[in-house]
Amino acid sequence: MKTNLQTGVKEIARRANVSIGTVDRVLHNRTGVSKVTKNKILDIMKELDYQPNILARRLASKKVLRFASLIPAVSSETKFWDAPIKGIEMAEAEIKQFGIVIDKYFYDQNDKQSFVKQTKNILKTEVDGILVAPIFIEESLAFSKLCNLKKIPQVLINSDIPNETRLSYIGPDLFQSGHLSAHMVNYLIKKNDKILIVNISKEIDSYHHLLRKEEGFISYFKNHEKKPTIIKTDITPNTDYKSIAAKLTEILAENTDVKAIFVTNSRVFSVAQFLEKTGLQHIFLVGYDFLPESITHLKNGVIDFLICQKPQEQAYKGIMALYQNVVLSGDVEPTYYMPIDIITKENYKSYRN
Amino acid sequence: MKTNLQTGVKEIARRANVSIGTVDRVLHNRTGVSKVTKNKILDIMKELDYQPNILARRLASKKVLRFASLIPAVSSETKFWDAPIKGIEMAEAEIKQFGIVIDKYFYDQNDKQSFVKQTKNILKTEVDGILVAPIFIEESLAFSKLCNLKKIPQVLINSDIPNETRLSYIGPDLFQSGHLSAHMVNYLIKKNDKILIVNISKEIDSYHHLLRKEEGFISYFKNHEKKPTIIKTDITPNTDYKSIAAKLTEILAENTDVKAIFVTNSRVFSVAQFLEKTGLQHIFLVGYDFLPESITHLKNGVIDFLICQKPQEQAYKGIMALYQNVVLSGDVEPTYYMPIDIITKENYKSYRN
DNA sequence: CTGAAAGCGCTTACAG
DNA sequence: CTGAAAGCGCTTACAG
Repeated sequence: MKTNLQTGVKEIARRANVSIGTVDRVLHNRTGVSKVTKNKILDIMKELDYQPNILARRLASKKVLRFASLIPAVSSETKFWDAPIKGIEMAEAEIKQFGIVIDKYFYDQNDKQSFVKQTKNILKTEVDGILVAPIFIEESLAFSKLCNLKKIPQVLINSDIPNETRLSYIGPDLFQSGHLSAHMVNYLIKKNDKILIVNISKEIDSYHHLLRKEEGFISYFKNHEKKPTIIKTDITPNTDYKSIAAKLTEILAENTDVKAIFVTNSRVFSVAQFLEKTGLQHIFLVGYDFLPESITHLKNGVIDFLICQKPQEQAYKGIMALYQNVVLSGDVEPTYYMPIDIITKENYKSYRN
Repeated sequence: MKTNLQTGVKEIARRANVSIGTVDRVLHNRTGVSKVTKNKILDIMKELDYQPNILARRLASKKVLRFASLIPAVSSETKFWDAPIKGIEMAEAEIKQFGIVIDKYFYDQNDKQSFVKQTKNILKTEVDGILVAPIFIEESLAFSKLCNLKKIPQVLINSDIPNETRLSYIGPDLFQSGHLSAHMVNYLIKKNDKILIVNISKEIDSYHHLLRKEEGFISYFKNHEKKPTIIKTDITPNTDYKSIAAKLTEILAENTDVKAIFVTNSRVFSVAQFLEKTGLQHIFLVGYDFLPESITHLKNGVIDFLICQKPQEQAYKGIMALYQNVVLSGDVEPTYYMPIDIITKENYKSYRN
């Protein structure tokens, strides 16, 4: 702490024979300093390996920094987005003493327009960094471009957008997570068994997300010794329990020999509900996310494995990445794949989202 | 940030009709303030819900805070303790701007006396918080008592000490992790299969640690439908490859029908090495920790599952818990069980220690 | 028992 | 283009 005894702005000012005000100007790359003075100061800073004292900076600065978060609202359909909110709030509690405020925006994940509307609302405000879960590719890309023009750093969570100049992506490697799911299913099935893949989603847009997992899953069994038969069904756009039950009834009637089901998202709890009600618990079931409804079915054995990637931590890390970049001017990993966690009956108790 | 405009020491002083120096005295519970004044100030602080500004406090304070860490040194035997060091360093980088310094002490995990010696060295210094991995129960308890007398908060990682007045334990629930291991082995074996448990340790003292996992493992198969036969072997005190190979050769000659081996610590890589050399890769193998040697064997299929509990994060969280308690005067969970991670061929790439 | 002043390392007007 | 001063919310001697 008191290491910068001889290395603060004061010392730089002394050596450069200028006032600390001038040092501050070059420190923040402001105008109104002669080339000569500027270079002299820059040289001294380099020589001293000057590291600004963040405490002093934030204490002295009047300016509060504003981050915005934009994620889907928690819906009756799934409480998945509860976890990211918690992560954001945790990060906020930690960095608010640095004068950072986080404005939380939400959109309806079944309504593109609500997303667009919120991006506009955000850009109306003064904002120094944005955390976003980009469900809609096109719209997210457009938003991202606007942010880049305004030089606002963005961190993406949950799913990535290709070809993006975002500051960082923090979330799953979707393909790899499908691969792992297949690996777990592999422990459950025998040779030549039949596997059913189930995609459940209202919006066709969130599909690429699920399809990527599906690809990973299928690729695992390419040329695999167990040679399972893999069939799939898409349940869309109606995703209430009734619609799901109807579709599953139909497909399982045609395929009475299905031994395992892989659900590509958190709606695995609906499938579990169905299997339980219809007495089909013997079918192995693997799906996603740590939701209470799913845990119940993990406990009673209807669900065998849940794959989860700490949504709370994704959001927490996302905000902290912004903090790292904006406040500390530090480097941030452009892509941070979250570990792919396997949750079973035996370890769910100590799982931390 | 600028929320405490009307809520700082200044405002308290104004309301109480005293100087800020006096406010500071009661804030830090120092002597030299009359009961009456003290209570008046206390009341006002409560009324204002006063939250000290940590930035200002650390900036103004001359005192640097010292934390000490005491963990086993990395040995040629296992590089396990590399990860905690990294965690400590990460935390250090994050909090050094708050004027915190971490002194790192190491001991030989095969030598009690080296542990005792280091605890003495630590207590010779001015220290405001201690992180310790307590391998030796007795000695750790004694150390802990001394710390309590000196009112130095201690955080334990890796393994807990029963009946302890530590600030917090951050690490595995050993029994539960043994349970999960059994659960994973269960996916690999058939009815009536034979399972071998292997404990490898030089020091009998680190045994309680391994035995707890063993208990969890065995308890899983109590009254289990698969009714496996479980045998065990302890390899101690010599734990070089030769001794391990000799012992395994012996026991596998007597038990040619062993279908799965559970190794209770990171030495699983030695067992893997043995199985590979002797062409016994078909025996399923489950063990602990994310070491490079083990990952190699995970990749080539000799090891089926590794159980790991983020040693780096344990240490990181341990330091941050001290920071939370000492710097921010915040609450800390007395027991924080780390999630029990399952590592396979398919997800090791994204695993974060 | 209490107060007034200096200072931590910065930023922010304001003056020239 | 540059400097001098005030201030952020605390802590730390020092004086009384």
